[in-house]
Amino acid sequence: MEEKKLSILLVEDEENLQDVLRLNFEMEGYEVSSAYDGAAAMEIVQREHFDLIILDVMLPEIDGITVCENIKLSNPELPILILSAKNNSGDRVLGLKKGADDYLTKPFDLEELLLRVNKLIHKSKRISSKETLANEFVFGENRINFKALACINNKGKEIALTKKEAMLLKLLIDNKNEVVTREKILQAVWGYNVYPTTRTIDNFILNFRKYFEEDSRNPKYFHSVRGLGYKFSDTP
Amino acid sequence: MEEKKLSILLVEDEENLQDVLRLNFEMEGYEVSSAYDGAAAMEIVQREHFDLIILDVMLPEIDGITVCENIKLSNPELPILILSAKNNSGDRVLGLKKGADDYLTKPFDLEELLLRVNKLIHKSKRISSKETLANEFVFGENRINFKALACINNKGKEIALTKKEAMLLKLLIDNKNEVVTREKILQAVWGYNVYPTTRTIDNFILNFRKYFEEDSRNPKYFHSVRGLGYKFSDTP
DNA sequence: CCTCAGCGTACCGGATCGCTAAAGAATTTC
DNA sequence: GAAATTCTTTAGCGATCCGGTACGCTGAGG
Repeated sequence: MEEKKLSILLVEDEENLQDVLRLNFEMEGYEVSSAYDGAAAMEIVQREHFDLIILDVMLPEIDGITVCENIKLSNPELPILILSAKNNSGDRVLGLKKGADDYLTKPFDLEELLLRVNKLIHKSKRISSKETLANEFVFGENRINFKALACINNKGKEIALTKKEAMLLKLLIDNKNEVVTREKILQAVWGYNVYPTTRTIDNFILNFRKYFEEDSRNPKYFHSVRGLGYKFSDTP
Repeated sequence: MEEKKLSILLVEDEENLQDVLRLNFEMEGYEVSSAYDGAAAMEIVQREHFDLIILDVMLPEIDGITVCENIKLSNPELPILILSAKNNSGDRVLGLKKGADDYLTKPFDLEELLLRVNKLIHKSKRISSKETLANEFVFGENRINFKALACINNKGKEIALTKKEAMLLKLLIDNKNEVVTREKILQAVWGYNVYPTTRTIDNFILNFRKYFEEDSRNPKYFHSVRGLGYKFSDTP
């Protein structure tokens, strides 16, 4: 599987520092997006997925702490590292209280920043799948063999899965009984982290329902969750 | 929810600081064990389980960095926070490289230390299990599964939650027994610049009461707080 | 007694989804 | 390497279903 780059949002108004940091993170193999003020940061966070945010405290208009607080409200899992010029601990405490996951004061050692970023980003990236390792999965009258990319559906008919179909199916089954958002799907199967409106996913679901559901109008297994994504239910 | 105390190993040779820190961590509800040199630390770690280690760099015999490196070999998941008198960044970098999860230089602000400790300890705990992340929350006769956006209410009826409903519900439950202001709700659920008429929130609360309350006129769980917002009460 | 916050029903608009058809890529076959 | 086949994406449109708004009612607080 092709490696999916981890993405960082860099919120820093000083262009010089922006460039330096961007360069370094890109050399480390991260995908870097930039924002130059708080409002822009909060907006882009709503639209795109990031694995980490680096946030300067001193920003025009809205200060970094406020931005941090705001982002954490809607994305509590998203790690945030705050950069600050002030070296007073009261400020650091405030930052950490408002939800920051780490705090570094300028001037900082570049290597230290890289280390802390690596730590934060990989800590939250420890997710494993389980179920489909045994490359055969059965639900209802359907049997799916992920190794062979083949399955036998409820009518006893044999169906050959395509690569993408298999990936999506596996994703849904790995997260069975949980809603998988469209964003997650696009990230996992398509490798995007910008989300255009697209009907593509629907088409795949459509196929799954044709393959595996008795009544594709009233799905028992492949549920839509309006505004979010889809859910595979094992046990109706 | 009978929680077991989280345990900290405090490795520090200076008795004065030992006492101060021990006192503070115990007040925070942690179980504190002490070690006064590196060898003792490494030994006790083999025998007992800890949720976090606080490690002074300057130790008799074996220095803290080496101890850290050693412990991480056998317990890679165990979070370690290093304390150091030196404020040179090369030293910090070395510590982080050798596996430390955080690094603080003396003199440090006590509150900052407590905050960082809390963060570290709960970050690692959250992966295994946390209230609403462990995707099932129960109150009264109601069971809510946040990953599936589904719940079973007191009448045994199954209810599918919508996206917004789930977001608001999670917000309230995350802040259970605290008043959540309308402001906060709007920020968290509707985003920082999209404010609908405030009446909208009421409608959602209304639904929750229909779903989960026995008598929606006399709510046990979803309380209005006049002029402020709403409060979810776990224990009526 | 008046006001304002919250409750509850009803309704409407538009975002989102389902599904067909067809174009565009990718892969295989000859 | 062209043709054929299969796979994936895009386009489009009707149907659906939130969820936001309107409006009247109730009741607490002053």
